[in-house]
Amino acid sequence: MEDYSAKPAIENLDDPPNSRLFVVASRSVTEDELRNGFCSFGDIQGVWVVKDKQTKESKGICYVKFSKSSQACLAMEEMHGKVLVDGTKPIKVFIAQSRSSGRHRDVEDEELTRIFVMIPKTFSEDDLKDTFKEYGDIEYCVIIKNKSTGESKGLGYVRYYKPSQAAHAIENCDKSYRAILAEPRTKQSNNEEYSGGGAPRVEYASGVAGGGVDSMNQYGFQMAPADPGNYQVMDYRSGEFSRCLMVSTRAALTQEQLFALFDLIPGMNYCELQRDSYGMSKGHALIRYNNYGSAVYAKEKLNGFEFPPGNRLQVNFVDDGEDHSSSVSRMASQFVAAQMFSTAYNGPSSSQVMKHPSYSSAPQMSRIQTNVSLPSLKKLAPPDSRSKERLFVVFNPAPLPVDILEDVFCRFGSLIEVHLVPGRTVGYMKYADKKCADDAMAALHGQVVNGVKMKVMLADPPREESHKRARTY
DNA sequence: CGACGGGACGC
DNA sequence: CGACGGGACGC
Repeated sequence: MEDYSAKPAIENLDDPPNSRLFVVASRSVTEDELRNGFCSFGDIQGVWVVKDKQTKESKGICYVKFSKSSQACLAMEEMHGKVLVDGTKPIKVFIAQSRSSGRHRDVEDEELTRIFVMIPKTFSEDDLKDTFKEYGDIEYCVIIKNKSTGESKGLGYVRYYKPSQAAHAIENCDKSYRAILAEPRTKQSNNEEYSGGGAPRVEYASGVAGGGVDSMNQYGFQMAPADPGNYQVMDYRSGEFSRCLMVSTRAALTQEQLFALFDLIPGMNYCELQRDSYGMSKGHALIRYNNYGSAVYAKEKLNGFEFPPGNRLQVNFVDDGEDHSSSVSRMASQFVAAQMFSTAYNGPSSSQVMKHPSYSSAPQMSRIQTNVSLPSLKKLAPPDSRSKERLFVVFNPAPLPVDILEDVFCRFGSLIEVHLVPGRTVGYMKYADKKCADDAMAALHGQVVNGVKMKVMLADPPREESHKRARTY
């Protein structure tokens, strides 16, 4: 572009792919005006107005290069049809064709809104949607299945409404999904499946990112982001609360797992899995706290919580045979709930202990529950550090959330990143320093954290990068 | 005792 | 309709 000092090779003009805009504007529009009009959408790497070789007059076509495809797409979505300079014609904005592809058709939204991903075979289309909705409004999700058996092939398509959303997903989703733009279907089929096929997409959906607000939508005990409104919604005057909770679970959970989970809230003094006469779990457990606020809070946080992932716990109050409608107990429960909530809400995002300075009778609540004596928190090594050692970790029964794992595994120093294998119960811990990895392994192998047992081993070296297809986004 | 990769839609 | 310039690091 116009920055000669960093002149990109021709083949880099579209690196990353779809990060360059083709703009049709009035011949009077200057590069500065373009830069001004587009700079709010991202990092502009270059602006170029194409001019006639001889006369040096603008031909009314321009290129704007962004550093990311999502920025270019957003700029396109927002600026197409806008008047850039008063009194000039509205501009047209498209993703530029890559310079090597000798095409002469506009790049259509159809080609920019559907991504192709690799997913665990256990994923349902709803799982797929849940995973990718954080990047934008999804029109539909499809999983490729064996036509006779109906079993998933571990591949899926996600159609977004906007190119910027698909780009956002490709840029930000976990690398293991290997998200790329889907090649358009070979023929334009005439059927009306998904209502996307034939008709050109004219207008984008109006809503902002699909606001499915499940505060518990990913497994992991998410303390921080809970919606403050939840607390006002709770009706403390109804008398519909107590210190006792009944947990119902369809999946077989051990008493230890339930204990670890509900003991995250301070004040638990009883946890018993109900068994039948053969000692088999009946799928119910009784929990009791020593105060109303903890029980209220536990129900609020853990009802609907998925543990293990895919198994929603149901948590309800059960009668503890006490009169808790008095103003004293009401105030007490409100007080504790508010205390705990504000601590959780304002508290350190990845720290080990939550202190309750003005409520001394509450034990300290840790989001990490383990017998291991953990060193203090350490900083993560920069993401671009060279990995010197990788640990392979097997979780039982289910993987711990990434933020918890970071919290635990960082404490031995030089942790670069935590990587969970989607759909499996295993993960990798990348360390920049071999000794740190060895220390972590020695301290954590065979240990239990938040009710999850871990095997911590040295990872086999990754298989050599073979003939990998270039990503086409 | 678990493992990273890989890849395409009934025309 | 509306598709691809100008000019040089440092061996």
